[in-house]
Amino acid sequence: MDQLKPDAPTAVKDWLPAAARSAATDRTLKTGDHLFRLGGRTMGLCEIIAGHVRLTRIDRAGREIVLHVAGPGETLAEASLFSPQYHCDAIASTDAVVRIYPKRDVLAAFEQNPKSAQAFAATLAHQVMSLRTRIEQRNIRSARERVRHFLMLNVGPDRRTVVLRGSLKELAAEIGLSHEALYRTMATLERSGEITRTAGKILFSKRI
Amino acid sequence: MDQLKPDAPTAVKDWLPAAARSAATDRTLKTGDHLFRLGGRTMGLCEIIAGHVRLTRIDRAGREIVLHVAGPGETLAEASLFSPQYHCDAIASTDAVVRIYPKRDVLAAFEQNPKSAQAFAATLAHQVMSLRTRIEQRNIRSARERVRHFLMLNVGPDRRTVVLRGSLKELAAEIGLSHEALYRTMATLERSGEITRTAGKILFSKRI
DNA sequence: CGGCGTTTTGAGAGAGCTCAACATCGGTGG
DNA sequence: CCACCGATGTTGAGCTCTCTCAAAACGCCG
Repeated sequence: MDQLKPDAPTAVKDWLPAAARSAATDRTLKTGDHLFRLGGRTMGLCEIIAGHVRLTRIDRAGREIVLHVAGPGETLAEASLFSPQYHCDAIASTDAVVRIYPKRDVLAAFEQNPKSAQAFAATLAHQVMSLRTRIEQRNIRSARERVRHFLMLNVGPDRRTVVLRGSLKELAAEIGLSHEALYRTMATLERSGEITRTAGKILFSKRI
Repeated sequence: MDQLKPDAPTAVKDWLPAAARSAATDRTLKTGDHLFRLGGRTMGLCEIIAGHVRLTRIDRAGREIVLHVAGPGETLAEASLFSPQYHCDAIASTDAVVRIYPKRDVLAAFEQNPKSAQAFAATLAHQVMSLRTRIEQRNIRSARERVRHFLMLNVGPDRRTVVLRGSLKELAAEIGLSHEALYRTMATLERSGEITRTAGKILFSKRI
């Protein structure tokens, strides 16, 4: 999902001491299963290993409000580490595997190893930066400008190449466009000579 | 700005030990002044005391991309605590006063006091949650549904009342609508009997 | 009273969404 | 080997919705 900050240290193994990592347990979910429920006792830090899990709340009318959809590599409900109860539901949107690092062990790691607490904070700070970037991206109405904005934020060190992860359809969802609009915009940019497309990559005609 | 998690412990004084707080210095900015620049050496944690400061990047075409606008009580560029250089520009959008807690003192507080590091992480975790919620909100195209989504996420404990901070115009910017569209949508919701409006408050006709 | 910003309402146009049809590609099974 | 199927990719056409520009009512403060 998060393609905006490839340099951000978001992987759990990058900051959580081995002692806490070894205490983790994996849990397998089928589509529609609850990982946890509103009001339930918080378990710890959840890392998605496979599949997708959504965070939701249910209003009185019975409608589901989606707060977030997390995919592989992402952590879920980081704030629950500091709260005794969950503030929303977590439901598997697909079959999924989730790794749970018990709260006790994670917090103990923070106590004993200030560096790990700092690393966790640094990870979150990067996430905040990345999320803000994405919110601003959504303020751009024009599909062309939004795609340009995305591409420019994701060029590689050569300042010309953007490596795409996953399908264009997934990218469309990530940047908040219908897939048709994205296809059309890509085609327009290519026709105008601004970019060229090869399998899984996009190349700017000029360095940006 | 951030109205989604009113219960979040965001105030600096709530988590930063007095020792680090006493090391702070205030800085006064006039509209258009730079608080810091891309590539500049990071100073520390910035808290907005008054006015507004925006974080921006400049693309190769010379256009300014706004990442975030921070107002009184908010902190700025938290990630810069863990980086030697700034990754964007900070410019005063209005006359402003900013309190700067030197990086050295803040990090020392984290080392000596694991609780404060945890509290900082908790603050950031809340921000992450709040920002993700806002991103999901932006996925809703319909103005009516987007406003409903916002209102339902912000009802008070009585499940009926939403207390507004600031003007409707500011709210429009926060949820990504033109102010005209927001006014119209509010008027429609009120005419349909779904809500009633009083000064600074919105009341749902039924509990949600 | 005279600005200034917010709140409202109106009208028009543009842009993306939706529905729809079709192409393409990889995998599956007869 | 080929027919079939599902998912991704692509293009077309119409329509709805919000944005934008405009203008006016309202409230606040010097």
